[in-house]
Amino acid sequence: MKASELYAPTLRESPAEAELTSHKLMFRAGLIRKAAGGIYSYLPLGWRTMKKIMQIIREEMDAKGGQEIMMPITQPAELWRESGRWAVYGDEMMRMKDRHGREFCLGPTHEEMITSLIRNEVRSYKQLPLMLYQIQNKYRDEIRPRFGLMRSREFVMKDLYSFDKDVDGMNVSYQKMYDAYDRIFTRCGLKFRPVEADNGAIGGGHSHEFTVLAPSGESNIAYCESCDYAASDEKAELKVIKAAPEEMKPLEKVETPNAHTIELVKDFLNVPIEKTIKAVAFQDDDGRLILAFVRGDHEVNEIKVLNAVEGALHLHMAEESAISAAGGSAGFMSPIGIKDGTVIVVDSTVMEMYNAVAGANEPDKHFINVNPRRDFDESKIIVADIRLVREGDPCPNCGAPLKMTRGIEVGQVFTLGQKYAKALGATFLDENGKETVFEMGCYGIGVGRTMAAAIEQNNDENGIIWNRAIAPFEVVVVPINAKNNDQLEYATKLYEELKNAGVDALLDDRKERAGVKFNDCDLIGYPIRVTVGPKTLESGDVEIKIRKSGEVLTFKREEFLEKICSKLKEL
RNA sequence: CGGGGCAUGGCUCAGUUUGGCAGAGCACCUGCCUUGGGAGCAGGGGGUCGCAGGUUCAAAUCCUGUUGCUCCGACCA
Repeated sequence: MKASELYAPTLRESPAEAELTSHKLMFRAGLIRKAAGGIYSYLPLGWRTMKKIMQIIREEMDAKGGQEIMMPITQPAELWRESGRWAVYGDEMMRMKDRHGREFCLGPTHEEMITSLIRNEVRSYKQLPLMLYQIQNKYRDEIRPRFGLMRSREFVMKDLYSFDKDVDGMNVSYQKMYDAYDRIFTRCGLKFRPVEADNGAIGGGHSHEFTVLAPSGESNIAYCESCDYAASDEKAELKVIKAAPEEMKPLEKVETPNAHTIELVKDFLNVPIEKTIKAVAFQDDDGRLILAFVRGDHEVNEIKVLNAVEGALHLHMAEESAISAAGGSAGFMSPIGIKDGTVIVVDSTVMEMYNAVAGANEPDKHFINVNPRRDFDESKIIVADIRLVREGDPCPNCGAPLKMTRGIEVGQVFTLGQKYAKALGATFLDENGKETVFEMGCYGIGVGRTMAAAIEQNNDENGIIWNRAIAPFEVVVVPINAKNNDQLEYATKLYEELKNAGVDALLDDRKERAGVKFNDCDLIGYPIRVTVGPKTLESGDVEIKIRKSGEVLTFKREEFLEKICSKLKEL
């Protein structure tokens, strides 16, 4: 490919709306262009990288027995009604109607589609296990698309679905995918970590998110340096902290004027924050009031609360009116004396506190000497781990202090169990001729997000630094002055030798000044640049520059091919 | 959804307060010159100032409405 014919519009400046480094660089290097909020076109360079990532994914999926298929983007509403998700998915689903008024959506995911695809075809355990995957556009009407390809509304995703005859089989499939993901992201040159994740409303089974470590990432990860534990903050388990036992003093109600925050309460009563109990009020979609209690210095993990409460699908902050209707008072709540019918979730650590301070369910009053074991009616409360992890909390595995970091979730593997197969009536006959529901798993990778994450992790002030495996081109050959025929000829020769050796090379034959070309090369981030100028022409040597390290190397003409190829392997 | 901000040539923005010829830099085209890190000179093309109404002799500028984008918060791959 000649750069003079390549459509790669680079920019000196980036549009005002791009804030993330990767977004700016993708824009400036001519990888993508925006069509609408969260919707992008991929230009040749960007698409080349996308294709390379997809190829790596394909190879690893196929190696594990995956078979590629293609399913429709447009999906009929009936399918989603069958699984119950037409209503559940909410505003995030892009919906539309055809001319007859029939309802469709643009697929946000394909569990329903694939389950319906196989349910009438796969009839016997002999056809299992089965792993089918596709790489395709998906649609989610994000509340707030941002960061370019990181959080977009239309995005390319690989998703594989596994079908097994039993849980053991499903776990084998899960492990295969886990291993494949490990290989995929390693091959892409990413620094990542598989972290234990919450599998949300789907429940049961296990789930890991493959997270690229980057400070700009949107997810918080707790990890342990002494063992290999890593979990998203939503998931990270926490052990009960037992306070030193004390003699239980009598419960007492005291005046705490205007002390509606924990800070004010602890100062007013002059108690350590570890001896206070904090309340956070939620409501679910049915309007049920859900009160969550944690120790004053802890934060509530909303996901854990959601998982602890049976039947709740979403939580939002409670309305003031709902709190007073339950006999509570915002800022002064406790499980003691709240009306029945209120869902009360108490963090396990709270149950181990002695003589603590909690709200008295009336304005400007708190209880002191609250002893949850004695004062809470345990038949009416849910006790669970509902606190949010923070740096320094003990690792649930080995007890060492946990570290926190941020990451970009590029893939997720999880077991679905029978949820969708059951809802859609997908069954087969097992060895005993018994009708059995499939055990499923699903495994996604955000392709565009992976590209963005790679850039986010590998760049400098001059531009992108691609890993060789996913670079749009591996090597660029630059004649400094393309109007000089000797240089152009020499460069073309080197370029052709590289091509013939199977190297993905680009010839920058543009009639631009050297500075312009060099800056473009750095911005786009080709791993190796071969520079052809008067110096090399005279010496007959070949000069290369490594993008990542900036080092300039000179090779003898006859050994340059071999040297470049071995250099490439290191990149 | 709540709260801010923005919308002027391909990009970054000035001009709006106080109404009076639509501007700059970069990019683009032509020519000269130049070619080891975004050169220089000369000439040139391109904008119904987001859209729709209104006020006015006159609107990018003032008023009303509307759409899009964007940032912060509550949500998610």
